[in-house]
Amino acid sequence: MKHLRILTYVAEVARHGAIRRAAERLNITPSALTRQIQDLEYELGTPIFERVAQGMRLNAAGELLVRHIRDQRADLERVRSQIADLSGVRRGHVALACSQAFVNHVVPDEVEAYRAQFPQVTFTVQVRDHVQAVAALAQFEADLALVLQPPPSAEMQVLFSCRQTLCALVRAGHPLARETGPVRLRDCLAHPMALPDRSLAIRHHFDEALARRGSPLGAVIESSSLEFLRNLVLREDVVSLQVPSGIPDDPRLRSRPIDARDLGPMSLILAQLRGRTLPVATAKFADRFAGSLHQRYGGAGASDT
Amino acid sequence: MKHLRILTYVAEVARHGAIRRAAERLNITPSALTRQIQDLEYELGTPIFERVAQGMRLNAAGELLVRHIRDQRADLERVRSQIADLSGVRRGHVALACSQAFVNHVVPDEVEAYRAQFPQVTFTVQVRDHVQAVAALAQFEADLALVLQPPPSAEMQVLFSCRQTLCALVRAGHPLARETGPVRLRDCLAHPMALPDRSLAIRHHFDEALARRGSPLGAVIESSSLEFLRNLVLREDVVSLQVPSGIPDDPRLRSRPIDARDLGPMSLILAQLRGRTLPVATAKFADRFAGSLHQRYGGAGASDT
DNA sequence: GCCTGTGTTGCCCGAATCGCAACGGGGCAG
DNA sequence: CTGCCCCGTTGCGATTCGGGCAACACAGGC
Repeated sequence: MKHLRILTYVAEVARHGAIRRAAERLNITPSALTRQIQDLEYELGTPIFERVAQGMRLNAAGELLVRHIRDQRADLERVRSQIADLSGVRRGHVALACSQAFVNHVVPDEVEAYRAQFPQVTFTVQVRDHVQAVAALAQFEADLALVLQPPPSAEMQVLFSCRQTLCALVRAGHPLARETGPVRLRDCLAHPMALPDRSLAIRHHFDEALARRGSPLGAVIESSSLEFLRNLVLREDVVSLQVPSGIPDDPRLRSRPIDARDLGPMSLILAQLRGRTLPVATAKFADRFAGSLHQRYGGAGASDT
Repeated sequence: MKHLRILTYVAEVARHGAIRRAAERLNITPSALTRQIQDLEYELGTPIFERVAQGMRLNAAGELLVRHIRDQRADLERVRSQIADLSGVRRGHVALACSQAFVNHVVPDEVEAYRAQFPQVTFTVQVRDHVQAVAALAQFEADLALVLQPPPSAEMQVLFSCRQTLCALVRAGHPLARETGPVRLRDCLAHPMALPDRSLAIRHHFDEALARRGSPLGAVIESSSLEFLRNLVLREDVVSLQVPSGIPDDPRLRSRPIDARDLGPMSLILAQLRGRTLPVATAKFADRFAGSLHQRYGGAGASDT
C-alpha cells in the first residue's frame, strides 16, 4: 500500500538500526531514506531516533511510533482480507511460526489442504523454537504459532492444545523394533542415542526426566536438526526421540512411545497473540487447523474469544 | 500527517457522497480526487464506491475501509499525544546504574522526589560496581550512572562530581563511638574489621592506603554486600567502612570520618555516555539529581555539553 | 430540446521524491 | 597519531507523482 511507504521506511530502519542497511533492503538510497525520516520527525515535532556512531537507535517516541506502525499494518491487512472475503474470492496471507517437529507433514498437509480450496491464500512458515515463536507472535512477525511445550505467557491465546507422548525412533532393523507398544526409558538408554540439542523443547523435556531419574546421558550425537537425526537413524542403529506429529510415514522407521511411568507427555499448542483480531483468511485457517489437529490427536480447542 | 492524505480523501468523499463537494472541502479539483480514489481501488483490487447518478455511495468494502480509516486516525492521534507527553517531561523512563552505597537513601529519595512531581516517569535502578556501571552506559543498558571512584574513561561524560571521605562505621556502644570527629586509621585497625570485598571501590581505596602505610590487614569479615556489613555492625563490636552517602539515618549507628592524613577522599560521580542525547525526562532527572547532590554534598556539576 | 448536476479523461505544470556523488565525523586497527 | 571504514547527511540534477484546467460523457428535471 502506497500510503504506508514512509512508515515502512521507519520500521525498516528500526529493524536494522542503520539507514544504509535499511536503504539496501528497501531498494532506495540512504539519502532518500534519511530525508523521509527527517521529514517525519519534523512533522512529529520530535526526533524518533537517536543518532549514535553505529547507526540509528529508536527513541522512546520512536518505540511508540513503531508499535503503532505494526498495529496499523496488521489492521490494514485484516481489513483487506475482510474485503477480499466479501468480494467472493478468498485472498489473504497466513504467517505461521512452528517448531521443527511439524514441518514434516502436519503443517505441509494442512497448508496443502487449505490451498486446495483457496489458492489465493499465501503462506509464510517460519521454523522457530518455542521461545522465538512466542516472540514472533508478539512482534507481528507471525499470526499463528504451533509449538511444543511453550513457555507460559499471558500474551498467548491458545486456540488448540493436546498432549503428545515422546516416542523412541529407530530404524526397522534395530533391536528396539522387535517389539511394539510402550518402551521403558532404560531400554532406550541401553543403546547409543542421537538426540535433539538443547535448542529444542524435546530435549529439555527429556533432560528433566533424566534428571529426576539420575541417569547419565548417553547421547552420542546431538543436533539442532530433527531431519538430520532422522536421516541418521536410517543409517545407524541409534535411538532418537520424536513426538508423534514429527514422525514421517516411512516404512523403514519404527517408533514406540516412551512408557508413561518414565516420561510424561508434552503439550502441543496452537496459539495466536492475545487480543489480536486476525484477518479472515488467517482466522479461518486457524480454525480448520485446530479442527484437523483435534481429529488427528484429540485434545481440545480453547473457545474463549 | 502526510501519509494519510489519500485516506482523508476517501473519508471526505464518503462523508459528502460526492467527489465535487468533497474536492471543494479539500481544496483540490475533482479530477485529482477521482484519480486518487481510482488508484486506491486498483490497489485494493475492488471498488469501494458505487457510482450513482447523484454521486458516490460507499460500498460494503468501502464501509469496512472507512471504519479502518477512522480507527487508524484515532490511534495515530493517541500515539502523537503520548509522544507529546513524553517530550514534555511528563512521561519517560530513566535507567540508572549505581553503586551499592547509594541504594540506601540517596537514589530512593531522589526517585521518590522526582516521581512525586512526574508520576508517569518510570525507573530502572541496577546495582553495578564501578566497572560494570560504565559498561552499562556504553551498552545503552543504563542512561545514567552514579558511582564511586569510576575508572577514568573517555566514554563517560561527568554531570556531577564531588568528594566523599570514607567513614568508620560502628554501633553506638563501640569504643570508637565514645568520641566524635575524625578518627585515625591505626585506631580503626586496632579493632576487628568487617570490610567490603574487592568487588567494591571502597575496598580498593582502603587497600591502597594500607599498602602505602605498610600495615597488615585485620579484616575478620568480608562481604560484597554493604547491607550485610551494616547489619553485622549492629550485632557485633566490629568496625566497617562506608561513604557518607551510604550511611542510613539510624540512631544505633555511629560514624566518624577517617582522618585526611591517613586516607584521601573518594570521588562520587554522576555520569552519562559521552555524546549521547538523553531523552527529555532522563535529562531533566539527571539535572535535578546533580542539583540535589550538590546541595547535600557540595562539589560541582560539569557544564560541558 | 436545454440546463444542471454527476464522474471521468487528456494535457500540462510544479512540487515531492529519488539517485548520485561528496562531505563531515566517529570507531578502530596499524 | 594516521589511515581506513562505516555511519548519517547534504547539494544537485533527473524523474515521478500529485494536482489544476478544460473538455467530455452521462443522467435527471424542466
